[in-house]
Amino acid sequence: MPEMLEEATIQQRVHGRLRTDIMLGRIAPGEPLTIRGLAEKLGVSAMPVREALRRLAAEQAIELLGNRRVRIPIMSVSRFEDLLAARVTLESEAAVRALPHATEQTISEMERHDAALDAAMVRNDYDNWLAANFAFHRTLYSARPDSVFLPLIESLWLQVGPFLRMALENVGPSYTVDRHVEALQALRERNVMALRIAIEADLRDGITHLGQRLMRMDEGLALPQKRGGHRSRTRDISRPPT
Amino acid sequence: MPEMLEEATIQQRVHGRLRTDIMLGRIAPGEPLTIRGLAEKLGVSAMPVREALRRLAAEQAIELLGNRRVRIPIMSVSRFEDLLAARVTLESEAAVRALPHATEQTISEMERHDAALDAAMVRNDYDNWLAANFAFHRTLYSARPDSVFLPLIESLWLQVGPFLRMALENVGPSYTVDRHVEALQALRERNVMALRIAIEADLRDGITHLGQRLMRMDEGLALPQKRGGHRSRTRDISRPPT
DNA sequence: ACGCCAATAATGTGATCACATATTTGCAGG
DNA sequence: CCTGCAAATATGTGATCACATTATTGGCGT
Repeated sequence: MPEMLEEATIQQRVHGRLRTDIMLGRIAPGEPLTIRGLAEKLGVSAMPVREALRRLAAEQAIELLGNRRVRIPIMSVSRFEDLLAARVTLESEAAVRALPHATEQTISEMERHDAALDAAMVRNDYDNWLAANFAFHRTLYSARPDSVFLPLIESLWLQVGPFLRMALENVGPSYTVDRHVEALQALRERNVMALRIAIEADLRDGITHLGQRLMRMDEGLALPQKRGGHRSRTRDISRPPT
Repeated sequence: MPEMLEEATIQQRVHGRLRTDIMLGRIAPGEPLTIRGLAEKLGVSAMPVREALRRLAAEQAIELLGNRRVRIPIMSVSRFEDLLAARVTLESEAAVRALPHATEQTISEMERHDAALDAAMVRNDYDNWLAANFAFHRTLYSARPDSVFLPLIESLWLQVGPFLRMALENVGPSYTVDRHVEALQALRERNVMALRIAIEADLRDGITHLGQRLMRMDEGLALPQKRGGHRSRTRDISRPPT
């Protein structure tokens, strides 16, 4: 299940590519994105990029400032708390509603993702760690067909993705207990309350400390905006190595 | 607060226009929407319509079938239940989180919307009834700044809008107790639990019977798909009067 | 008359161009 | 060496065109 290549339309490919890039935090917050720049980088025309960006904006993944810039939204503490609250609210409900539809196949697929997650963790491979984590949750929520929850949840993932990546890179994952095995156990036992608790704990565990530790980082939680004196022609330092 | 005209870009105007049309159910489910058709109807070029449609698709307001058609999604019973559950989950939480930020001005504005709602109800003016109802809720949730809940909630409104309209036109509003006054009362008393209960009751009250009564309507809950023999050149009966 | 099949029309996608405007650069003045 | 202003560049928006694909129409064979 690599990148699910060979999509129908170019715009879908571009959108999918940018979408996973954002969700996995491969694009740093504040990094300037331009239509023509992305078009050249991806080797396509400007038109598909245009529509992909607009679609991503509708998904709250990017923010198109009125002036002439489009960027990944800046994370603030209050926004972070809102996102966490929305995730807990939405995902625990989605999990509970998906429980009756979870088959053995669902559970085994979740176990595979959990194994991939653990494997990525020991390698400090944040890219695959995040991907496996999202896949784990998505597999559960997708068990219920015709889900209206999933698009909303993925919108939240798009918003926390860049932040999670920065958090992982700066403080590293700090899991003590594995909530995923608790969730899997609850699934097997068809225990609604235990599942809800496990999902909520999973979301809060991996994030709360990160949030608290990150509150002490610079306010912006984004790349330097290159403001100040217009004498920044020395070099476009996209990101200081440390 | 009419249509908030005079937006900056054409695409924003088109998007806003179609968005309210859908949310208020002015566009019947299943009605075929084409880029060029809408462009001509709105007196604009095809480009803004294209982007507006793609944006609406990202908001789950419309569904672009792979073939060559774009339509308002068909409502099914399970989808309806999911939408209601998502609304209850998300909106009650958003209400509680907005409560500390609700000022006197917030409450008075909500009262104005509630009055407009009542006025529209006696006139059987479903258009303004729905608009006032959404405005009532939006005013509350917007009290908390930087809300990540509101876009998700509005996405749900876009999905239930067409259905609510059909429901209202077919069975009429069936409110017995006014949950809005209960919500306002809870707001004034800063009673978190009472507010949550009032919001949840408000959502369920106005909808559940409608849903049950509508389950007996034709499965599709949409316009006839004009399928069957290709000999439909007689007339395009957009909607039988009864 | 009905159903299948080719011909025609319509639609979405992508590309390129023009234009208004914001941003960046270049240069002078303090 | 820094600051402010004008030229130059870059960018988003919108429009138009070409093309592949799909839906619709008209006619033919049973």
